[in-house]
Amino acid sequence: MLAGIVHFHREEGGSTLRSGLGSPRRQNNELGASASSGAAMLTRLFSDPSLIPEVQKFASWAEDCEDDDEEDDNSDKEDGGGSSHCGLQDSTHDSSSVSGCKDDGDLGADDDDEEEEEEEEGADEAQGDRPKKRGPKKRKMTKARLERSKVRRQKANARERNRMHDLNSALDNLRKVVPCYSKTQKLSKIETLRLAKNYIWALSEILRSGKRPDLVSYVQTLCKGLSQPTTNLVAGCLQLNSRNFLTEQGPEASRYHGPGTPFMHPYGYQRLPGAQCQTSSMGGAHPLRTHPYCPPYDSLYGNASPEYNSSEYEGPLSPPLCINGNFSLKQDASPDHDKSYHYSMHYSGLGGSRGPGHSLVFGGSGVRSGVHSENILPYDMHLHHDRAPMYEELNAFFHN
DNA sequence: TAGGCCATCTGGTCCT
DNA sequence: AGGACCAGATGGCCTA
Repeated sequence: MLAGIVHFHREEGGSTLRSGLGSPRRQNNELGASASSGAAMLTRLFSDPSLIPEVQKFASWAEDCEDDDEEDDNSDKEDGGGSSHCGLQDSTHDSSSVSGCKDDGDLGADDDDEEEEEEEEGADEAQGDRPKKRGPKKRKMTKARLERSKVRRQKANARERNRMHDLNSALDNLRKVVPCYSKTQKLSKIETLRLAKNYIWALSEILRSGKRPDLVSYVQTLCKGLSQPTTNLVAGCLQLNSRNFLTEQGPEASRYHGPGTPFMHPYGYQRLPGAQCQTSSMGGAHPLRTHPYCPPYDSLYGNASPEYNSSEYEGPLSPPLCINGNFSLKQDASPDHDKSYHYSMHYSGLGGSRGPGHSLVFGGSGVRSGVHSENILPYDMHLHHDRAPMYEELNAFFHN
């Protein structure tokens, strides 16, 4: 019951109160004015005869929200119910709005102490028949308490803002590591999450099966559940191109990746306006050179070492695959290489070489990636293991 | 202009 | 009491 009333209050009076704030970006010092408009709305609300029953219920608890300027023996009253809301209500409603919470419907009255006192008494009488509520007696809402409550609310707002900013920062980082990233065409939050989920799933499938993904199914997996615009964007990023697909099966692949190279990613990427991590596109740029939008390893990790240290892996993520990034799954000469796979994921970008790039290592010691071809296709994978037979099989698979 | 997306405020709930 | 988290509500901005 009370919840319904409160909900009603929030939808009507409460929302209007917030609308009084205008843009949420306005400063909190407009709270006073907004509270006044909230009071006006409450006045209108409570004057509506059809709402009187609800208003009366509402007033039964709202009366505890009274400011304690008056010398009334308000402190002796028992809570009429639902008083738990009053403290917070008071934090946003000024005393005038609260004074409107009367069961006589005269809600447009000024915040007159005498009038309030009179109405308080009336409310007290109305409560006379009710059983006294148990529990701790509600404290008086003194001005000091009101002030503290307002300050608390403002601090909570600031924390909430910071929290959302952190969340958005995390989302931005996530945007950078999903296959399609454009500064000018940012994925929405929900699309970012969906694409990230699909991407993880796709990579998991690659790891699980150890096979090169089917081109179409790979794209379908990435775009599963995405909106049409996002699907178009991802498709554009991936630039499904059968020519690249076939070309990379050719001798260049082995030339660039050596005998240990299992296969290269078949999907090229098309440059988008403002897109990050543009492909070097055979331009002679080092594949690990990052695009201006793609911070190099150094800047990403604040460390010149390209080694990936899981214990230090807290900084901004580098995309294992961005719009034209590389996904390297490379063979490694490390003594540990037979224990685990080593997946190195690199950017490729415009411009010259800028260091070794970074790598992500799964399950093994971080081993520096070998030199990648400047002519590398944007999405290559190197297996840590000696899996040449499998790669041949995979290559054959893609020729099917 | 409608709809999508976003930032912000707000109150409720849970936990410390 | 206060912080974290959440969901609802709202208004602004942008785009088709």
